[in-house]
Amino acid sequence: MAQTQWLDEQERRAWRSLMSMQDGLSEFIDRQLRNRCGLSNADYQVLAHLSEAAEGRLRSFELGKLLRWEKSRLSQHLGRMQNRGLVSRERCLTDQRGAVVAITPRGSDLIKAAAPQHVADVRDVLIDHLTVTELEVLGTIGDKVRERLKALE
Amino acid sequence: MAQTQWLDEQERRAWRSLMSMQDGLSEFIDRQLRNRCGLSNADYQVLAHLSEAAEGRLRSFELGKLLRWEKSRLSQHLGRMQNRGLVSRERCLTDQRGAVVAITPRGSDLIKAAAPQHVADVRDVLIDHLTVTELEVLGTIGDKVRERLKALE
DNA sequence: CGCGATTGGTTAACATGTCAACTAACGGTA
DNA sequence: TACCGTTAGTTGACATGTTAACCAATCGCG
Repeated sequence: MAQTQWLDEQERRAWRSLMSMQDGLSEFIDRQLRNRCGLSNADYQVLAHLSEAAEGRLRSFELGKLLRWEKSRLSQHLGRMQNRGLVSRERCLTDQRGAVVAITPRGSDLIKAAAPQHVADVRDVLIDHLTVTELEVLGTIGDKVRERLKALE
Repeated sequence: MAQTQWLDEQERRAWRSLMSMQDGLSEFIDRQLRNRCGLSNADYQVLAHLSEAAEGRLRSFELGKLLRWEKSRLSQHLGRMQNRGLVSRERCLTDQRGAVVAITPRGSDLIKAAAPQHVADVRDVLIDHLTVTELEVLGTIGDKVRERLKALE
């Protein structure tokens, strides 16, 4: 068995940078959304996908694929969002197992109010500080990682 | 009030890339650690910091600062790790409020076994696919974000 | 058709994270 | 020294995420 190939200084810096950026960014984004709009980042993602879908409705499992969430997580989260009046659920007409999730007017209002703030935060904490090259590299790195993870599934 | 400055195509791609990379990487790393070593990523971070500290021991609040964890999260997590025999806690001699956390032999063995695997995973899913330029850019971006977040605190 | 495997979704039990309230000890200052 | 604000750490109540088991409907195929 080969000896461990430890990370050199630059590699360690890149990895640590990514990890701490991850923590910091998600914490910041989530907090801003919560404080200003009463939405968690998870809520926001759900509403964002729904509001982009035709007629603001999606089959549960479609939504799950878009979010890459476990089905039980989705089910529980939608239950809570339904209780808060952000989404509604109906039985699917063409597949008796299925559910259709729809964004409510209240959910729609909320995300319309939240979106501009959210984008401003994303700019403020990341996008506006990066050069065009850095944006490009970030996109490339993401593609590579996604590809690799897909291959490992 | 200025109109919302929405993200252009490249900006959106960078942001989405980062977010999905974030999800995918943490999920992957956490799962590998759990399956192969019985450690969560959180456990790993705690043990890593402890094993790098002098004599494998740290004041609780020092550890908390290194991890950037809420104090209650740290307290609860250390309680669980102590129950599993990975760390031990003693009262601090010089400050009667304080606790000193120490890594146990069992914890030490575990992280020594986990580390090479962990590094191999980090290489496999990220580092080994990046060019030197990309590594460098990742480090730079992390620095910028950390700096910005610090300013916002 | 009929039956086993797959799929969509819910639920219960548990692991983990957050917030707020609390205890206890430290430290500066009148 | 006596007091008050700060700091270290724990706890309880609650929000969220994971796993495994489950039900019911659909699909694939002999």
